[in-house]
Amino acid sequence: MPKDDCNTSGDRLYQMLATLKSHDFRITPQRLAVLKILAASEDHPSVEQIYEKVRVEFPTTSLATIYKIVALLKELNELLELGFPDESNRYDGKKPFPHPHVICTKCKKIMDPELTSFDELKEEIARKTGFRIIHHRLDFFGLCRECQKVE
Amino acid sequence: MPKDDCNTSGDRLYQMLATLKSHDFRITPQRLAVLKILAASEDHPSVEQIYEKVRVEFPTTSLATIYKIVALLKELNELLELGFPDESNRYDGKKPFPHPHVICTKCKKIMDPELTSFDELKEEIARKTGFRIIHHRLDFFGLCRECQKVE
DNA sequence: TCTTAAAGGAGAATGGTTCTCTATAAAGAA
DNA sequence: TTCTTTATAGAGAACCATTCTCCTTTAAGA
Ligand SMILES: [Mn+2]
Ligand SMILES: [Mn+2]
Ligand SMILES: [Zn+2]
Ligand SMILES: [Zn+2]
Repeated sequence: MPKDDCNTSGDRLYQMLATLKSHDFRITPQRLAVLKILAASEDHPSVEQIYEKVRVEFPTTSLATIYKIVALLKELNELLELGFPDESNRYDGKKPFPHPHVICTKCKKIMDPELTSFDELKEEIARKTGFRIIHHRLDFFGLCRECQKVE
Repeated sequence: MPKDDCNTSGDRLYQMLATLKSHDFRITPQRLAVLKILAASEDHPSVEQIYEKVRVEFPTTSLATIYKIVALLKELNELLELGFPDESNRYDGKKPFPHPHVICTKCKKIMDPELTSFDELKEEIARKTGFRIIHHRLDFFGLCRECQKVE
């Protein structure tokens, strides 16, 4: 199975928990809540959005705690961060490795497109620049189907 | 001539001046200095770097002025902005349209690679997602040749 | 020159993120 | 189950690249 196939959210939750445990990090209610949200999110939520969802179950949770958990998961390579200079960062807990994104500039939706012709591009880059490529970032900005309808 | 061929810095300076004039923006010494720097820059300078260069000739220049000029050129599509969430934005005045970049994570050098297999990728995206793609951002992060040598 | 609105200079404000410090509680030991 | 240790949570201050505000200066046409 290719690694970018959509796993069930249960698989991802289990994987993230296993990684935390194997590094002797404690499983706190706040961490578990964030993990569940990330493992189940079809969109690419922001820290603020994760925060609001966690507060439904744990109203006293601090925003700093969410930031800390997100930083930890990022460090453990269990979370992909999409940083944006003008707005909040967005996170992908289902596919924690670099992959292309399609971003609607109007409704801010972020999707994972299926692409076949990307691998040869990566090879061409390494060959022509002499760089040792560590990771990449590929974003297409535009209007999603829904936002094209509204004038 | 394809639009991404490297023009001389004189061509770019003339083009940027023409755009400013055609929109009735005034040609001030500060604007001219920034334009010259952008038209001549082989790297992708930050606002701070542009600021330092301008201050050699005009020591009283304000940082806010550089930000304003950069914003204006961006608005006129004469400057490409590469925003980064953790560090300063970088600018390309020679190729003011979206194009791939190769970024050294150690020395922060940013280069323009030559790529042939990128056009089919763009077509595949539009076809498969239904998005109307307006622009894109493609960055490869890694170590440049020089930074690979140092351990 | 003269006029006037655009542009520059200086510093405050912004806001997402990070840091700091104290209180709390997870997890292993007894 | 209770105890102990120390990682983690909570709260708010600090950070800092960028933007904004307000006043002064000046480019450019008359
Ligand atoms: Mn994704
Ligand atoms: Mn470039
Ligand atoms: Zn949309
Ligand atoms: Zn380098």
